[in-house]
Amino acid sequence: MRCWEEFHLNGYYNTSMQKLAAATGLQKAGLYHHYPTKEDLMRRVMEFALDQFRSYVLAVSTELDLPPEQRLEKLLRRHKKLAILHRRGCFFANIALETGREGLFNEVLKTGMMDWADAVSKILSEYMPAGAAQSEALRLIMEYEGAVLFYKLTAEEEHLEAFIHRAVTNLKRASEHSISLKQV
Amino acid sequence: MRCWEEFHLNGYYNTSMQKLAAATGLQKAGLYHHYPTKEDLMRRVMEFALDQFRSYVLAVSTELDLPPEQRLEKLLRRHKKLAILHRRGCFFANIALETGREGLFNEVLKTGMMDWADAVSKILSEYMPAGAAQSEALRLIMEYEGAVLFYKLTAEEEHLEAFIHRAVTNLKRASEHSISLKQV
DNA sequence: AATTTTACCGACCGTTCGGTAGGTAAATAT
DNA sequence: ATATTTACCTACCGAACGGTCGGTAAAATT
Repeated sequence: MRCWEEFHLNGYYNTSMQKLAAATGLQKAGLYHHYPTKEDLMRRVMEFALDQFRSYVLAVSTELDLPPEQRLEKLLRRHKKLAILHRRGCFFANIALETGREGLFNEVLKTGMMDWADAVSKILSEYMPAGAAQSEALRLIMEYEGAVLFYKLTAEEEHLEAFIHRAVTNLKRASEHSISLKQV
Repeated sequence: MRCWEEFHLNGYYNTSMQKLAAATGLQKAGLYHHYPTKEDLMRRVMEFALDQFRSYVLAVSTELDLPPEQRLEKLLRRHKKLAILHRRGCFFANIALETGREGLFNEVLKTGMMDWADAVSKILSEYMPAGAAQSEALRLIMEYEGAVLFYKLTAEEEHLEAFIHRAVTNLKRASEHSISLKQV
């Protein structure tokens, strides 16, 4: 959906229905034929974004033919590709911080974040207990979101690249540790 | 400044000059007497916020009577206090993600973030080499900003509290490691 | 073939936006 | 005591906002 790109580029409040209409090739009234309000349209856009996110990024976590380290790296790298596209960062984080206090879209946003955490946790859990994998996944996502923030501020991809490297290295260390445990 | 609170609560685009005027007890034209444009006013507000941030949060890093672990914890806890006030999160991160692409205020925001990293780095450097301290400080801030994002989404302070615990624990571990090195 | 529904348009609604013009009363400078 | 500046007001501007209206042409239903 073209509306997604528009919201992603300019945020919720700084995107008018006129802009959205122009982006879709419709007139404003045409847009209102499909969606009753701007808020409602945004909700649909977010569900669309969530679907895209699931099928393009999170789906990597179930590619069981790859070893966990490579799966994690592939997943993160896909997310990075989205983030550096037009230097937009993470759609969910952007909207979350912009509309965070009123919590207009918090439910969908929470779902997206938790799905993300689950996907990463699934990968990690091959090398560590479920509980540890879950909290480590959450921690990784936090660190990643911070890295995206720095990337948006400085335009240096290095922040993202360094994060991916840290994450994968950590997982490799955990892998060695889990193997050595099994050998005992 | 009351304008700060208003921008912090509602973001840049969702805060009108009318709201700002009402918040300060002035009329809109009265505001325009002091600041030529909304963007200019925001810039002043951000400098004010930066000053506050430096003197209330970052200043903790120079309280040399406290051991590094306690200094770090005190600094982070002060930041947390700001974040949970009205559940607003981190002012700089909010504005950065909202206005990130145009980069309207990126210079000030970058300054704030880098000052922050320097303050944390200063604390860490007592237990590790300068280079390591710097990158670990950056990493900590990234993780913290992500924790704030989750806090804003879920309203669970636990995300922030867990982060502080992780950070302080890590530092203690680094401290023991540095002591054991000195003993060799 | 007649009817209904769908998708869309141009024009317009009241409101709010960022910003300005002109005036006034108090403080300050001379 | 007079002149000037400062701080602030009411009233207003054109543009843009989110959203609605009546209408139309094509598609789908009957």
